[in-house]
Amino acid sequence: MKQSPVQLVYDDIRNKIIRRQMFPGNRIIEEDLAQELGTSRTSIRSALQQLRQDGFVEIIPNRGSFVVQPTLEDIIALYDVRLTLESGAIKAAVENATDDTIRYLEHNLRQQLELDKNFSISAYSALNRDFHWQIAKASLNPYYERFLAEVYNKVEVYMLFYDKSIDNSYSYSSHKEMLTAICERDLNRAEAAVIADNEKALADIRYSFASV
Amino acid sequence: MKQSPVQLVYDDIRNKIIRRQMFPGNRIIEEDLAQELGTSRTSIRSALQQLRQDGFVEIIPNRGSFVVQPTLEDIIALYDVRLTLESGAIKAAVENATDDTIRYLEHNLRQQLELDKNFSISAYSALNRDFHWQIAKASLNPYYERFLAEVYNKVEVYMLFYDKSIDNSYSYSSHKEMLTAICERDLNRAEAAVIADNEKALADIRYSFASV
DNA sequence: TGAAATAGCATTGTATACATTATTGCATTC
DNA sequence: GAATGCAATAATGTATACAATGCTATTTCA
Repeated sequence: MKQSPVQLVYDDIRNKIIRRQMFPGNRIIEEDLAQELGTSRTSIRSALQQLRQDGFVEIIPNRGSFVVQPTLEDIIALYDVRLTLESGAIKAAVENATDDTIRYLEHNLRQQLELDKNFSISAYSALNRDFHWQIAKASLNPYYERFLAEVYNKVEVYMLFYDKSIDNSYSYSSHKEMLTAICERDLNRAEAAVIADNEKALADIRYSFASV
Repeated sequence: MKQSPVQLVYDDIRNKIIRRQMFPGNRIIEEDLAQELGTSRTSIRSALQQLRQDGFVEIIPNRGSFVVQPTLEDIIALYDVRLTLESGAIKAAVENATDDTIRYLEHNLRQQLELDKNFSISAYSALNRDFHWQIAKASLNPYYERFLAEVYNKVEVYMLFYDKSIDNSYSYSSHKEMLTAICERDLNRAEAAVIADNEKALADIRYSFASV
């Protein structure tokens, strides 16, 4: 099963951003990419629109497409929305989480502990992302999923840019607390854990930004 | 200043939906629309992508584009997210609202009262929408604006479909309460008003749905 | 008669060609 | 010498042409 050209372009750009082959602010020239990937500009443009929706690029009419370059202001705004959305999502997850979800989250947490032994930032980051993502899905509400996806993506690009391995600071305890709250169907405890997690993350970012 | 073809297409489809010339579930055939509007399919497809992002249409790959047709389940999920987002937005608004914003909201409320005399559903609906929209903007957080826009649009399409003039049931009192809370910079009071407003709206929808 | 295969058609996906817009650099003028 | 206007170029926006896909109706075989 071979993927469509636009999917190929989408993956290519996304990977380049995540692997730091493209940087925030970089302009994406349609014709060049089309040549490189052996597709037409039509597919490039279509992929760029999706990448915009998912928070990876910004398109300025008649000017061009650029890898998003969130400012500290943006990140603060994003974390505000992220806290809001995660609070809502975890409430829904507390009500709707199935045994499967819980097992999955437990598995994820065990892996996070394993990482203590031979630490890898990218591996930890993937687990962290996956944990949050799974909770969004457990809400059984597609809109939490979609909106949080955009928020996570934008934040991730910012992280890569500042490369301070922020957000990789241990959030194990707050994650564990979130899982416990879900298991015990405790709304308040779940929300408190989300708040703690977000406050820690944002504090780390502010600190990291101040030290640049 | 003449608008671009894709903007023309966007407006055309949006208007047709809102004026009930197109209905939820209706398929949109690119070639037909291109003929009708005297543009190319390229512009149609571009507009359709934006309409999807804004919550008006659904695109199924290789199958076609359709006017969104939210189910009751969707609406319940949407109102969950709406409550979450509006709570976050009004907290930010309480902190950031300027005198201009407050004056604008007061003006809007006065107009809502005026409407008592000669009532018009569409006029009231516009005011209602505008009030909520203004609060989203007052958050000074572009992500609240964007996400709420999609939620409002989808809900609006649903309303038009069921045509029960729901959500037009008086929300004046909760709106007034929201404004007061913003003026007094009272976070808890603001959030309570938002909760009341959403609960009333959702209750009306459930009632209306039951009576179909 | 019914179900599966197939051929034709309608529609979407992709590529190429043309039009418009923005930017850059140079020349001209004050 | 600096600023403004213009021309050339490079990139994006739009239209058209071609390819692939999915749907439907008809035919064929059990």
